[in-house]
Amino acid sequence: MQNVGLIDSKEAATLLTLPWSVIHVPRQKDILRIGASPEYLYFIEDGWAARYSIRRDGSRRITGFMLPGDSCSIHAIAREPLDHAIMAVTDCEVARIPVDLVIAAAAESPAFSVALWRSKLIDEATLRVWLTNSKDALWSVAHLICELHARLDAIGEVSDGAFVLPATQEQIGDALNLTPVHVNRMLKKLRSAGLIQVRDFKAFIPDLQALQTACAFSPSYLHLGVSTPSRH
Amino acid sequence: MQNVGLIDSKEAATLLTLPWSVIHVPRQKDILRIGASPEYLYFIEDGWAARYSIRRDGSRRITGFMLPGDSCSIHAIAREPLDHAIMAVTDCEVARIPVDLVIAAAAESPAFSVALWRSKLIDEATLRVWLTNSKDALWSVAHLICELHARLDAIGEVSDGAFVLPATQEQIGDALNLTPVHVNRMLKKLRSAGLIQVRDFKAFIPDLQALQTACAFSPSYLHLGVSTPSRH
DNA sequence: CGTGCGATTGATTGTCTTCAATAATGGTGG
DNA sequence: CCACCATTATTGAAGACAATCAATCGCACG
Repeated sequence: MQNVGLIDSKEAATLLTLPWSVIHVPRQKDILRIGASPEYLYFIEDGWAARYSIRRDGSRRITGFMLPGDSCSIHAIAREPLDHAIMAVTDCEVARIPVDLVIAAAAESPAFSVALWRSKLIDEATLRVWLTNSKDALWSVAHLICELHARLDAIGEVSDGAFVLPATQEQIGDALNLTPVHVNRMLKKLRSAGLIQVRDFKAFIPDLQALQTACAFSPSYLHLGVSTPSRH
Repeated sequence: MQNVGLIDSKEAATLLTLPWSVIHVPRQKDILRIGASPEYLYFIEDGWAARYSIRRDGSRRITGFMLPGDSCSIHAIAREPLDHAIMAVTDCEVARIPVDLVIAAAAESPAFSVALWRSKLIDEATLRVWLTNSKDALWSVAHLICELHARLDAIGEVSDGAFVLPATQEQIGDALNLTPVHVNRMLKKLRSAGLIQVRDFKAFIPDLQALQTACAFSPSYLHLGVSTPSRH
């Protein structure tokens, strides 16, 4: 397990001492179904995943993306069935740790317990930001790209402002409550403005500062800590 | 402290053994400001409060309502500064418990710790439902009324389908990302449809089943457990 | 008795959706 | 190897929904 998404590496080390196994989930398949009561804590090792709910009319709302190092099912600690599903956006390698062991580790180490809390608070803060941002289509697209850029940068997957963006425009729309048609137009507009170039599932941000200013993005809610510099 | 919003009364009892004090916050004033690092866990004793963020353009987004028994600042357990503010929708009585004592109680009692987790998961599930519901103005207004009804019913504040709804139409709009004008029109429409009557800060639902079906409301995400029957 | 807040209604504008058609791409089976 | 198909992206035209602008009303309060 390379990356555990917990800020303090000391707490991450606790996780690494627990036994884990890896499963493979193909693109578009569910990692966890709604209503599941997972016995494991899941971590995305490689690939992208997304939380989503299905509306009565059949449409889908993505409520969060999960990138390598993110955990899916911390809620399992409370032993509640999942109220939403989690799908693989790309082919995924998913590590899993028996939840009992995580609970035991949390009981033993207050610092580890706080790290789990902090992880949940980041999820929650992100949901609030998504709610707050859902006003203007153009800038919410830009803001999402900024968020993904910041998170990918923190795990070293950004190179000179460029990164792989495996989500389809339809999935971006599902995340932002926009039609794929409108996402396409907004991306076109952002490209014309020289802020973001997206093509063939690759994104490039020529001027990060300009983009972040334009869409009022501030990465503080992600609590990424000191990230590895993006250039490599 | 009458009501602590934790499902299992045994865990609630743990809280009740901790020393607490009560502060008064007048309507429209902040209970907690953005960036605050509260030393206390706050509980709404009486009144309504709301979490909110301010956008760059000055507009406000309400990301959740807090009713009597709800806790404001569980996140304080992770000792992170608040990323959003909390305001009093009505005059509020707010109880507070030193956060150190809560942390100590959680360390001692795994069941209490799980109860805190569950509380956070409900907040998170609610945020996801708000995101998912933000598609159709009419039904999102109806859904919000249903949510508030269900939560108020669980604390015995609903009588024969009627309850006090102290939020202004502007605040409802801020919660749903709608203008107050449009909220007004949607409420008018719901009234015409015989689903909800709102007037003078009082709401009445003539046929709960019909309303819940119409807006696809299912209270499960609130984890209210066995509620007190509404008739009294 | 004015003042301010909240609710209500009308008219107009604009954003986003819907419907539709085409193009580009990659994978599959014959 | 290539024809076929599914998926994704792209663009145009029309329509729907919600925002904006603006005015009035009712009411509580000083």
